[in-house]
Amino acid sequence: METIKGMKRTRYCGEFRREHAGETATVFGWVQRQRDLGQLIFIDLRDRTGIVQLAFDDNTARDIFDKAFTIRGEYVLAATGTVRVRSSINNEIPTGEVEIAVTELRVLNKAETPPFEIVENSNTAEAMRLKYRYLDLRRPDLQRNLLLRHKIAKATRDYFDSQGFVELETPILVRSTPEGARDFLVPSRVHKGEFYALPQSPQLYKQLSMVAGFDRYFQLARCFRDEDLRADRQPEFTQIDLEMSFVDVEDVLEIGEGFVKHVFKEILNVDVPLPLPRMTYTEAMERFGSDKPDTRFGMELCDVSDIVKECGFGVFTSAVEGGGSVRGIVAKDAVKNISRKDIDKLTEHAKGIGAKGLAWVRWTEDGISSSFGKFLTEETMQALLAKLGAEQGDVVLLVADTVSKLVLTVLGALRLELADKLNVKREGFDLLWIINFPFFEWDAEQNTWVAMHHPFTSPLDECIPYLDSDPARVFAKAYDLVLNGIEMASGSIRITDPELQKQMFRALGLSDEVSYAKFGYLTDAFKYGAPPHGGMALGLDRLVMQMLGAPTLRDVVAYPKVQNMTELMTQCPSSVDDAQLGELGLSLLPIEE
RNA sequence: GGCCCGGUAGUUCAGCUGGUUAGAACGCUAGCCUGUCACGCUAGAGGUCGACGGUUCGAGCCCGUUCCGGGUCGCCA
Repeated sequence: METIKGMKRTRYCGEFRREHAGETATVFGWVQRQRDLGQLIFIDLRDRTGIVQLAFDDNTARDIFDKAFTIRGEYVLAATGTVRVRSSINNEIPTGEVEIAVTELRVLNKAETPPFEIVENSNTAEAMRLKYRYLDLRRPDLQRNLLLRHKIAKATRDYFDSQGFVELETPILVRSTPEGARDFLVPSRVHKGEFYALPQSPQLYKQLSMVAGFDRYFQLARCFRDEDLRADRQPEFTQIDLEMSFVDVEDVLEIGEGFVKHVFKEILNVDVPLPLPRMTYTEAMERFGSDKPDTRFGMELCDVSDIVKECGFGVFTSAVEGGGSVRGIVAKDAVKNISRKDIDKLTEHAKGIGAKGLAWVRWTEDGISSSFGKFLTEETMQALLAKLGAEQGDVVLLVADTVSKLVLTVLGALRLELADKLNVKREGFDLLWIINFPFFEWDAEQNTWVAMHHPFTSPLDECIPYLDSDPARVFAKAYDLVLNGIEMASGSIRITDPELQKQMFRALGLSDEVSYAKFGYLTDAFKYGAPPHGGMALGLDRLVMQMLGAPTLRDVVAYPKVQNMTELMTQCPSSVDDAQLGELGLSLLPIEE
């Protein structure tokens, strides 16, 4: 092994071009490949910018040539030499017109053969790549992803700074608030038996910062939720978190979409037309069966309750009579792609989400076949198909239930499933706001209304009279930003009226004592002059994922965790010894089987 | 916690109806090679078929359990 003493990099590997011919260059990097042609050796040297070719031939000093012969993949090299135009040009890479005729070569470190090849578009199983993440991250695709992530983070800071926002760091060790997601807990050594929690979001701190008069706050905030993972969900993630004083919904949306426009222009040179479309929650559910609709394709939901309420098919009639509805979607020109067998699969899928079943119509050249036609008159069937806008060649799926919300969500899920199956084109960036979320959600299990958001979310002004009398009629100053059918951001205007806040807690079944015990430090703060304020939080990881078109969050997070919440490289979580537990005043119960 | 998919050389995969010594490509090692750039040619090494148990004369293949990885539902106010 040799040192870099006396050597200084003149250029990164990927930067060499024809105009550099003649200069003396020093480069550092990893060996992508060594090609030994006998009297001629080439080494591709790689750093984060790309690859440059090192050349060794009969003009190379004997000892250097012999050293080049021993070089293997992923060795760490330093090389000095003269840049020259190649005698055979490689048009495949940016540096392909030149090479470095090496006059000094040092092996800064050797490397074992890596468990997989360091190449773009690796086929290697992700678990293997994650175990050796430091090798995986050498690959150009991940280097690019994380470089872009850095640029997005920088563009974020630039934008919010330009709009007068102040970045504040909020604590990572915070008070546990059992509402919402499960907390990660950290035991306290000094206060044995007590725990910190890791923040699910800096929510309360940013509101307190408004009381403190910072006026506009933002932070690239690490957040932690002890819940199961998904392709687009990690237990720790980064939020672009912001809060503004003296604002209403309009002001926050304006900043939010200004940010989106800025970052898409800066990073992708994509122009996002403003203002972004807005859709109420109610409309989104009625039309797309989702509060995060992908509006890049049609297949919208259609309410056919009126037509089938007296049709004679018990499933339909009882659903309508029970206060629910019958709705359907039409897959245009899909009979050739969707067989009876496929419908059976879709039915299973629908049942998995909670539907009792799936009614269907396939309108082929041979006529109409359906799962329920025998119960309907010809006229009713025709009226039904007309209302749906179905024609020959189409497949219709219908869902009925006494709970309309279920009908909507099931069809919303089927709509996406069908779009995948039919390869419906979904290109570009589909951005919109979903506004006016319901305030409360009926929890059937606990038989009570629960807050759909955190309890500091302000109701719409005109809904305040119904807070106690008719919770279903109360909508919130809450909004989501949706990108390509994914929830990108979520926010609200907060309550600053202490009386209204108390009313909210009561409406949620929290006594004054309980709510004060839990959130007293916030409500106390609000006694000392809380400005009207609101904000939002935008998922940085998801934003990067969408801007890159990455299939999973793991491709835009440097060191992600896998589905069982472990990290394959460091093997955490891990057990700790009894002494460490003892210091925290903890001992472990036997693990139940 | 439920459901679905996967696990065979270092890597990516093939392996027929259960039947001889489990194959290929890439990678690796060695030799040859003066313009390669996914260099080429020749030779070679490399396997507890995830693990355990069962069925069978015989299991990579069938059955059960389990571990690991992925997707999804629940969950994520």
